[in-house]
Amino acid sequence: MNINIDFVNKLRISGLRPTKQRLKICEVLFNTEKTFHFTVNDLSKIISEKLNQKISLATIYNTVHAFKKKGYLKEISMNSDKTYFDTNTTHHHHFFDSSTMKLIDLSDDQVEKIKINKALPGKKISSVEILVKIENE
Amino acid sequence: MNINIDFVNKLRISGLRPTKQRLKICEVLFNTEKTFHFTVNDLSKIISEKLNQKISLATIYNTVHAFKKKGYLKEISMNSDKTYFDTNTTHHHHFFDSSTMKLIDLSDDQVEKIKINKALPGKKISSVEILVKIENE
DNA sequence: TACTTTCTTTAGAATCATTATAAACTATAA
DNA sequence: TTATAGTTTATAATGATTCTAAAGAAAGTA
Ligand SMILES: [Mn+2]
Ligand SMILES: [Mn+2]
Ligand SMILES: [Zn+2]
Ligand SMILES: [Zn+2]
Repeated sequence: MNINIDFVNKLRISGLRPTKQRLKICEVLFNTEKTFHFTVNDLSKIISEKLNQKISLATIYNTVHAFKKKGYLKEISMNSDKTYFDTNTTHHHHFFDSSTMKLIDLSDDQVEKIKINKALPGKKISSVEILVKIENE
Repeated sequence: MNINIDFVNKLRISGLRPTKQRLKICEVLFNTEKTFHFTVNDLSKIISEKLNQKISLATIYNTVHAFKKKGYLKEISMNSDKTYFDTNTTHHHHFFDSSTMKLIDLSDDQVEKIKINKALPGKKISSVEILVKIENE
């Protein structure tokens, strides 16, 4: 199949060998219509329970971190004990639903330009992210 | 001293017994001109190293969480392995300096009104916080 | 193809922050 | 003073993440 060739290329270009573990993880993460948010535990469960495959947890961690380093994943800034990753690597913001513990994208153009009236000498801004916490009405 | 009486009252009002451990922690956290950010580890070190006092780590955790619950501390939404607390409990935003791993307040009035053009049915917003990551120029 | 090198995966151990346990201690009220 | 509920503490347990080191697989070379 073609999908796989794409992933093989993607990995090769990144200097990562296209192992079957990495290809499987690519399929789960990137062979979808929509982007999504996940924890390492989520990903591990999808692989073992839904796909009945066995990839060691160490490899899942290694791969997720490698993909993050290459810019194929983003780690999301929030607290709630859990660490979330995002397959949407464009600049965007988030809702965090405290009721469901789920993240929801808030695209950059759904937020009016953020203007910050405070400068810190010798420092430059590397990112500006909004976290909107929501709960049931 | 008067300071202590204030803290005794503060604790009593909150339904927390004014133990010497809690009073000591109050002094460290609230008997300062400026508000500040800290980790449990920071607080623990201030108590043991600067003040040469011995309060068990469990008590420090218990107290910090009790104070948070009472609204005397805020836990800050960010990732960076560390969990930060804030003695500034007013609504405000943060800079996070990746070079120093320190948080810097960004007051609400230093940010122009954030307008979000996305509503989620059945949900209400409980907070909106901005995290501005900065680094050396 | 055969051989070599480098990278990758893996099980299991180690780490580290945080939380739980349960016994000793202490503030408070009767 | 005594009883009660709340608090502190040492210590163990937990759970997410990282480390280790050996076995396995991909890539490069001839
Ligand atoms: Mn990480
Ligand atoms: Mn906490
Ligand atoms: Zn997202
Ligand atoms: Zn702050």
